Formats: sequence, structure tokens, C-alpha cells
Amino acid sequence: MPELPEVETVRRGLVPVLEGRVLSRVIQRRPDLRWPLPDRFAERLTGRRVSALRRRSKYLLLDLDGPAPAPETLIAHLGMSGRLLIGGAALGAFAHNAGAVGAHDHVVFETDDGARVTFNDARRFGAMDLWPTADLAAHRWLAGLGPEPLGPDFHAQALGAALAGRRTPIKAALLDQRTVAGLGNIYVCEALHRAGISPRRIADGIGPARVARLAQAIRETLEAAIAAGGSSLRDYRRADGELGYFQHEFRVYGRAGAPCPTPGCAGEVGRIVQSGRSSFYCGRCQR
DNA sequence: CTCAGCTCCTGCGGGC
DNA sequence: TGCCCGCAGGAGCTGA
Repeated sequence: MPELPEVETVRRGLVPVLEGRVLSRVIQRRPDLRWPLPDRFAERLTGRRVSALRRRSKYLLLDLDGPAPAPETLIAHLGMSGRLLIGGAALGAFAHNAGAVGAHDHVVFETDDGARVTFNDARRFGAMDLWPTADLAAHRWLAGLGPEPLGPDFHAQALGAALAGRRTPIKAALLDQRTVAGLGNIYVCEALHRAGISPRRIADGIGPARVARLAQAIRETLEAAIAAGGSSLRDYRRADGELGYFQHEFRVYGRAGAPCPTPGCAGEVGRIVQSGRSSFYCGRCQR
């Protein structure tokens, strides 16, 4: 699934296509994604100008101009397999027919200058909602989120405070979006390796120096992943349809049996299951 | 309140 | 070749 770096990459790819444009037509091809789409969804978007394209955690935020109706924001989550593609999923295979509808193309946005953005989501764990911009922080998807890991509110002290009293493995604590927003299974594994912390370590027991190292590792991992355009394993594509390439820089994710990449470490990458999800780590240099 | 486990959905790769 | 199983980047819900 797209985690923060993938969503940020999609956002950057969509800015030149959507920002400042008017949505001239919106086609909704089914009533629901993970949950029902808002009432009169397409109708409420049509004719409105996209004033800004933002991101909060793994959510894309399309700000739509008011004043009538008041400014609203389209909140979009890509779930596990969601893509927002310039043109459409069918464009690559059927370039002679740019209007083709592909399997799992659920929503299509067309702009006043003739561009098209298609939301495609095979597993349909994605979601969209429309909400007053002024009240965005109160939306149920956003209200409980922890700090943005690349923003000013995320630092060693904040992470330490969020982990205090948590009697759960650090892996689970970092997947919990209330601790820090935007991490998923890949980047938690990668950041823990970079920080030299075992995914099994109880969150509450990690000392301040190691928490500081972890906060730094989270930032560095995400920045490197964004610089690479995210990670393409199965479903994820950038908005232009190209692949990200951070998967070639994975230290541990999906690399069970490989030698640990830490310089001087003779360990081997192992795989365990924690709360139903794979954790990849080196038992020798991650403690 | 916290936490582990299950759930939604589709597609793909491996093993037989 | 074909079928079955396990697994996949998320996160809401349930029940202990």
C-alpha cells in the first residue's frame, strides 16, 4: 500500500495537472469504495476549482474553492492498491484510446483544459470523502492522527512522549497512526533497521537516546523514499504511471535470508509475524 | 484505555 | 495447464 512517500509522490505528480484547474466533469462508476461515497459526489465536485493539493499522513487533500458552496476538501486515501493516474489505467496498454475505461477505474476527474485523472483501486480499500475545509481537522479520518514525521512537531521528545506507557512492541506502536502519521509496514521495518532497534522491543522501554535515533531514522528513511519516488512492489504507481524505485534500496523489507546490510554486521535478515503482519529485521544489529 | 486478531477486496505467485 | 493456498503497502471493528 502506498505509505507517506508514495502518497507524497502522487501528490507532486498531480499538482501540475490539477492545481488551479476547474473540474469540468467527474464520473463516479460505483456508489462506494471502502465506504459509501458522499451523496451527490460527482455533482458536488463538478465546476469547482482545485485551489491546492495537499497531503496529511497518507491522505491526499484536494482543496476546492468556494464561496458557494463554502470551500470544501476532497479527502482521498489510496488504501492498499489505489492509484491516481494521469490519463487512466488503460492509457498505457491502450494508448490509441485515451478514453478507455479500465477494470477497477472507479472515479474519473476531467479538468477544463482536457486533462483526466483516474482513480483505480482493485482491492477497493481506498476511500474518499468531501468535507468543509475550515473544519478539516475535525474529520474522523484526520482527527486522531499523530504529527507529520517530516514536520516541525515530530522530534525526539514528541516521539518519546507518544511511546511512554505503551506496552506494545515498537513495530505496532509505529504502525499506529496516532504515534506518528504516515508510516506503514515497509517504512517501519526500514526505519527500525536504520535505528538498530528490534521490532519486538517494548515501546515504553526504549531509552531517550535510542528514541532520538529512531526519530532521525524515520525522517531519513522517508526523505530517501520520497527522493526515489516511493516504492513500487505490486500496485503502486506514480501519477504519471512510472514506477518508484526505493524498493531497490530496501535494507530489510522483503529480504528474508539476505545478509544484513549494516556494515560489519554478520547477521542475516529474518522474518517474523507481529499482529498478523510481516516484520523483517536483523536479530544481530537490531536490539 | 490498550491490545491482538479478524475483516473488507482482488490479484499474483508458488507448490502440487 | 489448472487449482488451491498464502500473502500483499491499510485500518476499522470487536472482544478480552
